[in-house]
Amino acid sequence: MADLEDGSTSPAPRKRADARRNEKALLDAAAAAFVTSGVDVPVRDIAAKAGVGVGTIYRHFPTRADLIVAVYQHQVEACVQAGPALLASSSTPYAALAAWIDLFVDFLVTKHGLAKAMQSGDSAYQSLHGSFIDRLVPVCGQLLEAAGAAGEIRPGIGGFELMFAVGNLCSGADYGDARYDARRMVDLLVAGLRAG
Amino acid sequence: MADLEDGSTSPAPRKRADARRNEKALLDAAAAAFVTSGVDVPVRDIAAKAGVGVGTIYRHFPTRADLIVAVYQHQVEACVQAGPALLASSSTPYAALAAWIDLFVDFLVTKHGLAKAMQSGDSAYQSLHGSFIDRLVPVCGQLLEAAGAAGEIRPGIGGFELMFAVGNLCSGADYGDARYDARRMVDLLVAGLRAG
DNA sequence: CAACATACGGAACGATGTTCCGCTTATCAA
DNA sequence: TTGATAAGCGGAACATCGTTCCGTATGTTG
Repeated sequence: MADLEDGSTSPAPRKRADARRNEKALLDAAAAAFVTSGVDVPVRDIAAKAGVGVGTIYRHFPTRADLIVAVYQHQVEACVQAGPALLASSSTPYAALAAWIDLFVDFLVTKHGLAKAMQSGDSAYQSLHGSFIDRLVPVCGQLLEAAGAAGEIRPGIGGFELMFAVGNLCSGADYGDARYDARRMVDLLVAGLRAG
Repeated sequence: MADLEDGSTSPAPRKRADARRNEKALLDAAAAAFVTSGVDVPVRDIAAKAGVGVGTIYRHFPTRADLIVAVYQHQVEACVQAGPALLASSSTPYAALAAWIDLFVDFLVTKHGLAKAMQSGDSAYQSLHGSFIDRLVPVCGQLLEAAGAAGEIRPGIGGFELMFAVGNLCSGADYGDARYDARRMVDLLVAGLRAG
């Protein structure tokens, strides 16, 4: 919420230049490391890649979740905004819901281990829920509600559990077992949503 | 396959008495520890509870998966045998499939962390696949095939991916979030299986 | 009972997360 | 420009956990 650099009401104490530089370096290094080694990449590796000490990571991003949130912030935001857009442009609310879930699956399957982290329930990933889940759930809920109002789906399914389920289905998709296609299983789930 | 104590063809060298005693103690301790702390309980804790050294665990159960397999062997076997039984006693193959999946969910949700381990893909859990997955997949496949032959479900879904998906849906059920009911999501998935 | 192989215990090692503190350096007022 | 101050930094140090290894203890057998 706060922490934006507008010096409106708060004292807005600008951070030191090297601190900002390191934060940026950390973000870049983490983004690269996440791609190559997944979001569970050892802290030391990220620190080394960024050319800083491990202490510096913990100062800027107290938990791993904080770092993940910072790295993927923009993509989550894009997903959030795609919700209403799809609802407006699709032929039916159910179609919009299906398309949006597809977008979410796109996001998840390209970030190795992210889905797992999101469902882990580990208290260390609290801020992940705060910034990702809690942000996306309302969007999903809105799509769900619209489809429900149109009589296209069975009632009683909430945004949280649908997102959670989709996340779970994508959790095991990282291990390259050709017999498992996360997207197809998500399709099955979404098909099951239909009233009939 | 082998390792049964019939001295038929193999030399059948009986194990030392203390070795058998320790194996039993380990199994009991692990079963108890799995219930209270999940299947990820530290090796040292199990060793301590069984009153043995850590080396003894690794001698009897080289990987954690071996221990898990040994502890849950019977329950998996019961699940395997329930497949044909349900197929014979249910009104339709689809009903049998749904009931069997329900049984499988029962098994998973009561073993904290087991579902996660099963989907982890970690090579350390190789023997879990060998003894659990590979055992259950054919049963699931048989039910799937029967329902398919009866025209009750859409084609193209394999036993492995259905089981894997169900396992995934149950993976995140351990964290007591009241908003997520794994069984309901599995129901949704199974409903999505219907041809329409 | 003695000799031997089996099995045991737990110290030791490596990987990883996390904390802590002495040192460095950016910032700013004089 | 320069000196004081505090924000920020690096990485050693500690804790946890999985895994290995080997000297020792003990069941088994002749």
